[in-house]
Amino acid sequence: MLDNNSNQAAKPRMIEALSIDNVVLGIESGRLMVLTAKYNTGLAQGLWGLLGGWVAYDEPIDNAAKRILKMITGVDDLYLEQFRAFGDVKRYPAERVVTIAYYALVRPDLYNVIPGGTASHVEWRDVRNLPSLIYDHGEIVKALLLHLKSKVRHEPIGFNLLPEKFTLLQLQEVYEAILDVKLDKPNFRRKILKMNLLIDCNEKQQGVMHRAASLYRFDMVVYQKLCEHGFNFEF
Amino acid sequence: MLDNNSNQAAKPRMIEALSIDNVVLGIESGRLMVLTAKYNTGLAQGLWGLLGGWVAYDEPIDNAAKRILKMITGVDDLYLEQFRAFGDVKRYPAERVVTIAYYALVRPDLYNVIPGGTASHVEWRDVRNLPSLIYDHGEIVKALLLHLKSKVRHEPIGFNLLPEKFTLLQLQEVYEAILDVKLDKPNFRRKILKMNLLIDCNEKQQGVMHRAASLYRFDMVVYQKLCEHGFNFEF
DNA sequence: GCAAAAGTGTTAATCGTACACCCATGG
DNA sequence: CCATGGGTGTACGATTAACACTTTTGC
Repeated sequence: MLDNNSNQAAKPRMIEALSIDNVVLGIESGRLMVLTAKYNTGLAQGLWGLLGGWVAYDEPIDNAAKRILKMITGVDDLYLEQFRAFGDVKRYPAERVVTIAYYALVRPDLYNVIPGGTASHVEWRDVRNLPSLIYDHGEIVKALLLHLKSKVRHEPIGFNLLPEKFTLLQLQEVYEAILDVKLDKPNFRRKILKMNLLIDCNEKQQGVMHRAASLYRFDMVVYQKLCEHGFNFEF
Repeated sequence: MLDNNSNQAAKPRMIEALSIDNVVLGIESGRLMVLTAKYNTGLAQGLWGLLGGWVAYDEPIDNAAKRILKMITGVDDLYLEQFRAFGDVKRYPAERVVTIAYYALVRPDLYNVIPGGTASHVEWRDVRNLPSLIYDHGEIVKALLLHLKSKVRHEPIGFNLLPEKFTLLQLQEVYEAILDVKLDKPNFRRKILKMNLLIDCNEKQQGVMHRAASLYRFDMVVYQKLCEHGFNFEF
């Protein structure tokens, strides 16, 4: 994915048959956005793609994904999960490279990413209107969106796309963005509140030009308990 | 995973940082079983593990999984899907190897597997009572079982574990084996029939010492249509 | 007749859905 | 007083869950 002939000292040994590609997702004014990077080195120089890099020889793959993400964006400590491996023979032009795709869900307060490492620029793009990306990265995004649609119905991952305190409408918009549907407001409110996954912060929204909404936060403790019994999360 | 110094002619080039491990699952008298192999070569010689092997340099990973499965068991043409990659640094003792786990669901008529390739024996084991397996294979099975529990609720993969024609009780037993719960028979019948995924074969079970049950088969066409709308499959 | 599984019926409680409607606030 | 979103009520059909019950068959 990236240049492997730079002149750094003590360059770590990389597994060059194996890369990581991170799909970083966020919500911006109700639209699901993906972070793309413009590479300044290697085969993809000057082109846009996902946030990728090689796995080091002595590094767990989960760590590799985190390291690459931090290197390119400066951002750390976010929801990061493996999606799956992509291993068509010709997906990478120069040689045989299998990549493991990860996805990250980003809260808006971490939106200000600073390009670094092998990326000269990073840019948020609307996932429903993506330009063409290097290699099979377009395919990876498409497959991930399908996966997310299903996953968001069974696990409350949507919360990772919001600030710690959020309104019910914001949460609804996250679900609408991921599922690409319109939901009924009263029914959404009731359903989500009945799950007991939200804690009322007893605070109101500030600086809006209409009635201020209540702020809620996600109750991780209740969630863990529900998980052990395998619960449902349908909309 | 396997010996890479055999004296075959024209040995293909392998990516030795990357292996495949197949978890082959079947139902036997209502219990979920997994196929294990005893290796006759390589690091794992004499030990039991999943059905693994290396990815060839010019081979898509899905094909590698299929090829390895066929080599070890002689069995072809079954439901085979990628699970996910496992990449801890020390999961494989001799060197750094990332493995991509696949899982196969096997119909009972394909149970008679013949050990081949790098396996001297293969044996079905109860997944709820597994002996210890090489490397991280025990962990892979455990993680997959959790994944399957969730997957079976949203996609009708259970059918892949049954012969083409099956009774409703057999189907129920598949769900009970995967979910590890007891289900109510009348309610299960109604629910599954209402989905319209079953075609009545207008045939009865043979040779049972009680009232013979109707045989059904899975309607792939209706299923495909439902998939496009993203449907539910809860129990 | 008995056992074992097939298959049907019934009920109460819950849930999903589609709305109509009122409330609070800033401009 | 209007626009905007916050928030509640309601009513109907569909779904679920629990359980009693009848049917068929081989022994």
